[in-house]
Amino acid sequence: MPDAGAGRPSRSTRSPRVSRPPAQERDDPRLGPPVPADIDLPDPDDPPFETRPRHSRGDAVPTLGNDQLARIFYEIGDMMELKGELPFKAGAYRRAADSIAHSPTDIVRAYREGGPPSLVGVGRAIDEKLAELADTGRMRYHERLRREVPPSLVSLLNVPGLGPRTVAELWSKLRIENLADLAAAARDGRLRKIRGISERTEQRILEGLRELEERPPERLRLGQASQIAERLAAMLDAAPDVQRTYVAGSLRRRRETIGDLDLLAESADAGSVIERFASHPVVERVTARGSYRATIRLLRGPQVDLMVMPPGRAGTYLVHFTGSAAHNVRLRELARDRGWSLSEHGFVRLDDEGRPVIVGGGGGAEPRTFETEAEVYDFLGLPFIEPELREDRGEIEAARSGRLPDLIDLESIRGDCHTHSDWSDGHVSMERMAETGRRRGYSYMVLTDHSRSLTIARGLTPERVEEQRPIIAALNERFAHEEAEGRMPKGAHPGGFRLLHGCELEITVDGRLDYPDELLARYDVVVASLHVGRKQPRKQLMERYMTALRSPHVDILAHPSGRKIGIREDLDLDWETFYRVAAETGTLLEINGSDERLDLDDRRARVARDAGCMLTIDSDAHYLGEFDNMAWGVSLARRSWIEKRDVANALPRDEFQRLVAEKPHRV
DNA sequence: GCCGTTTTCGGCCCGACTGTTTTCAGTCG
Repeated sequence: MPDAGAGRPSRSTRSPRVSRPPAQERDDPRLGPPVPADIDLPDPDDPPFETRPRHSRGDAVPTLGNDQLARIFYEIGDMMELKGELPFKAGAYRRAADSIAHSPTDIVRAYREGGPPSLVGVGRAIDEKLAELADTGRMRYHERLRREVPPSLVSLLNVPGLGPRTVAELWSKLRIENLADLAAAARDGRLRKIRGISERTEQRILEGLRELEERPPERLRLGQASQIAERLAAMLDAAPDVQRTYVAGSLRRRRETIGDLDLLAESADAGSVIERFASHPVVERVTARGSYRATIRLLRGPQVDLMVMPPGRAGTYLVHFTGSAAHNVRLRELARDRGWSLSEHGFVRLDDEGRPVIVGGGGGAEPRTFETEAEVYDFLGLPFIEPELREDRGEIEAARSGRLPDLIDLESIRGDCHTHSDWSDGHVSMERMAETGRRRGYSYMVLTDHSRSLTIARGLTPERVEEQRPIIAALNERFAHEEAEGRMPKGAHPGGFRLLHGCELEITVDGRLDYPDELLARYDVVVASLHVGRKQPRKQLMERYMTALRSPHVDILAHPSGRKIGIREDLDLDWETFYRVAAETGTLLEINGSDERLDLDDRRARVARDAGCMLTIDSDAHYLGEFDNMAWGVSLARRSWIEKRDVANALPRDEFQRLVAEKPHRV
């Protein structure tokens, strides 16, 4: 490439633009804040590392999970930026961290076994650092950085409005190392000594600190986020000058938790839409406000970004505000390869020097716009990519090579395999539960009240289980009768509906199944799960799960990780073994659609499927409203690249029952 | 630091908004 040329705007003189997602925006919310106070790092004064051959690793070397590895690399990215290193280097560490966080393989284990996975964004330098972490549980480079840059400095990046440049400045000029220092300096009026910080900015920093303390960034569950977004969208839609409102962002991608909401409104009068939005009584604070976009904070609610777009050109806007940052970067690179610059406003033609081609005398480049997203992807030479896939986890490559998955959808679900009635801890009678499932168009539903030992959920004694049978039989008789007479309720499946008798079988603390085999054998479907003794060591937990997986009577293993989002951590399991045995025995693994569980999560569901497991997607409904959980479960499955053929309850009733009946022959 | 149907060097995505500034840097999404 020849000299860049005099007239060309040199890229190197432009301000560095490396995205630094705040911790709560990073792809895995469980990664937590960037200050890993809880990472068990050795004292820097420790004796130098021993280097031992890979195979001789003992238990003394801590085993780091992918999440912990990723946290280390995110922190390196932050620290490098604070040190003022080349922005692209910091970006490279973050990209590697993203790759690590989403890798389906246990990276440390793979390194120790001598077969490190090939990860996008991991080249020689980072590969060596991963090897060192796998071998020794430590990384000298990271430890050196932590000596050079106080780790607490990273926490300052969480203060709204403070970025790496300012934080570095505060550190070098005022020796501010942590939030307490910052607060003290702001109160004393010392911050305004820094160039670019006025008294007003100082006040804003104090406000930011107060807010951080009083209301730490909280992520919403899907159900909560969805409700708020729909209400706001309806409010916007009600205005005559708004043609249509779209919900975009991570909610449209159906991430498991949502940080802020992104709304798009189609209107020819952006000014008045923004004006109404920003002055609405539900708005606590307007963070930013322009001629056609605004960022506000809702009263007791999340941050909301609204963008108003001209009618008839939603395509690039929707693409821009739906894809993850990484997905969008890939699309813009693709566009650039084809001689176009892509932004939310559309495509702008680039000349040979990479400058936008100015068309007409207006002085601006008129972008090429599209009405739909499909046209945008088509313009880039790609088939339509479903929102749930837009995370840069291989979907671009799959799209280019025509290997995008044919994702499962809600309409394909034929039955719900995990529901509760008021016989145990549900709140609705068996009849109403069944009737609701029937009217939703299912052809079957499994009633799975809890087993006896789970007394907190009013688990059923074998006697109570027997009492359920005639009630279920009578219901099915009525359904059959009505079907024969053609008296089906609105929405019912034309092939008829049956309530199947199941249970949610507790795997007890001492590793037994909660009912005797003779009783289990009489159920249509047995769903096993574990609610107690969650803190047991991995070996014991695995033994309990193995008992269930190898039982000829257990058909489905429910919410395998046992997590509750933001409340309870995952069980400590050997997942590889778990998937292998589930696949061998033909035990179905559940994607639990409750938005506080979403378990298996999107990474695990994909790995499980790839390991040969068949899945179910269930609502775990305890109330009528919770039948809607099925939609969350399905979107999780879609994020996991799951297809219809991977999902047992997308099978017609007879095939599903045949599949379940095969289990005893496989163990 | 990574990466390559513009390969081993020279690039690396795009724009809005804010604040303090007289033309732009920093932050954010």
